[in-house]
Amino acid sequence: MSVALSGAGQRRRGGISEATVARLPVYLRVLTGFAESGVATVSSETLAAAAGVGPAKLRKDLSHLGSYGTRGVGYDVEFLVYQISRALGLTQHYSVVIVGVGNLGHALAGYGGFGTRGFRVAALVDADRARVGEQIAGITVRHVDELEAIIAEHEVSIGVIATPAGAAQDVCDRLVACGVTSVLNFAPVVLSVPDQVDVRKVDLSIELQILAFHEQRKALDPGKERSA
Amino acid sequence: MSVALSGAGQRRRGGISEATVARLPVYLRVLTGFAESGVATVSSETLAAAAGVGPAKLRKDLSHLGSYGTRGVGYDVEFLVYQISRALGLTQHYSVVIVGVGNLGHALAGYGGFGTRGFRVAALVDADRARVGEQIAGITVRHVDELEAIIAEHEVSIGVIATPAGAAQDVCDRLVACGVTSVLNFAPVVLSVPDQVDVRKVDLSIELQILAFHEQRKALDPGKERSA
DNA sequence: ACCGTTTTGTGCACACGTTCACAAACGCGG
DNA sequence: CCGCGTTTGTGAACGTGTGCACAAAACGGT
Ligand SMILES: NC(=O)c1ccc[n+]([C@@H]2O[C@H](COP(=O)([O-])OP(=O)(O)OC[C@H]3O[C@@H](n4cnc5c(N)ncnc54)[C@H](O)[C@@H]3O)[C@@H](O)[C@H]2O)c1
Ligand SMILES: NC(=O)c1ccc[n+]([C@@H]2O[C@H](COP(=O)([O-])OP(=O)(O)OC[C@H]3O[C@@H](n4cnc5c(N)ncnc54)[C@H](O)[C@@H]3O)[C@@H](O)[C@H]2O)c1
Repeated sequence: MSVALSGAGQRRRGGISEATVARLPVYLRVLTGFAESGVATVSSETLAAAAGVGPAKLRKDLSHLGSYGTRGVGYDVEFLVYQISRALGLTQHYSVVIVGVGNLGHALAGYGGFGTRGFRVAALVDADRARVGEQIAGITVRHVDELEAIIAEHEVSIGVIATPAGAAQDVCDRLVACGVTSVLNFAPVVLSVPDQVDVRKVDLSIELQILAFHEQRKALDPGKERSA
Repeated sequence: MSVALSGAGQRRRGGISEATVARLPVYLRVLTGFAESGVATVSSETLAAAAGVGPAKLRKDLSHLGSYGTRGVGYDVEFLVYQISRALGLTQHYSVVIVGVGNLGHALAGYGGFGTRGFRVAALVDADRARVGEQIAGITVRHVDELEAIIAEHEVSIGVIATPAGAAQDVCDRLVACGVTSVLNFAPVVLSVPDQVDVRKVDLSIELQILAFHEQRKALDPGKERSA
């Protein structure tokens, strides 16, 4: 082992690179699948193939959170699930509030994938009073005026914005003012927030445009292709 | 200009880096907003601020698609909109098929943001015969058995997968077999495709887990924070 | 107890992306 | 026509991420 010498590799405790953090959830999902199939150990090669990355990258990623895994054998599936969960902070539970219960917010509220990993939809809020009171997946829609009270009551730490673009920055400001430090934004706008707040965006339109670019490139140069 | 000398920077024509391509749609959206407000020219500083990036990065990104922009003045908004559109391949039109019209697929079908940028939802398909025939945003849901015929008929080049995870790889294989070379996947699985096919994934669960990681990090180390 | 096989963990080199800093270009006013 | 402030485009330094290749470690069979 020999942790505290030289200092090469990662910086300090918790110094996992952003690229690695983005892949850990993929490993976690694949590992959970293996665990449910009764697989006890996996090699980096098998796990990497299932996760769609190279074996070396996978090993380096995992090495950043400790030296689990046994040489000549592989990784213990259950143990690795636990370690990745811990590294990602999934041993704690997070309350989520979804703001904007339109087409998208409705789908999100009904999505089962939330609860499976320690995320609990604490509340749904909307500005449209016609929607207030509606029950979705067992949760009652409340009015956005109550946002501040709801956040305090449920200790919400993550806000999901599914309002029209015009309302997104306003909603975001209010979330931040209430102490929310993580925001997942579905509205097609660039949110501005204080440094300490993390924003991640999901933008369907951008994804399509990126695909369009490659589509065009493939059409123009129909010969030299190797990497995807 | 002097294009063909040395070879430093990008490789060949159309050699725009992946990171740049991912940002171009953001610039495009911001520029469109400026254009609608009647702004004629923007400086890199203004545009960068609105897009949430640094001015230098923005200029380098734009320089990859030509030397538009006038020193001492800035960029002509309308011209830049056209150039970015062209670089992304948005001067052509793309037909999209959405496979899986459940909660999420329903929201996607009703989403207005598709048509605004040259993407047309050519068809909705689902495996559930109870849903077939339903009208969503003027489009009739058809059965997935007709997928091959629909793709050929509409010259679909982009497939959107919004089925449960278990069906995603099957659907993807069928899309690819029909000649679809771009896939946008919402199901939480790693799709395997031939090299020439591009897959982009949108995974809500992963986004939340990344936020959870940073949330945890902020809770543990409540002092040294600078970048967001 | 030892050897051969398997697989991890990582040093190293390289490619890619970001940021800084500045010279070259442009418009304008005098 | 010239000089001055402004803003682009880009070379160069830096940081981050990726992939190779291999030594160290564990296991099992003899
Ligand atoms: N529907 C999709 O598939 C899709 C896909 C990608 C992105 N988006 C984006 O997601 C956002 C929502 O899309 P949608 O289709 O659900 O729109 P929608 O119009 O169906 O729903 C928006 C909801 O937000 C509510 N709302 C408006 N202002 C509000 C406020 N200040 N506070 C709280 N709630 C407010 C409205 O009452 C409405 O119920 C949009 O920004 C859209 O661009 C949607
Ligand atoms: N709902 C969300 O907010 C959300 C968020 C993130 C990710 N997702 C993912 O998106 C996918 C869809 O989610 P959903 O909530 O809409 O699920 P859903 O169960 O509501 O809808 C799935 C639809 O796909 C159809 N389907 C099943 N097999 C099919 C096949 N072989 N061919 C064509 N259609 C088929 C079903 O009939 C159903 O209508 C899931 O993989 C889910 O994990 C959903």
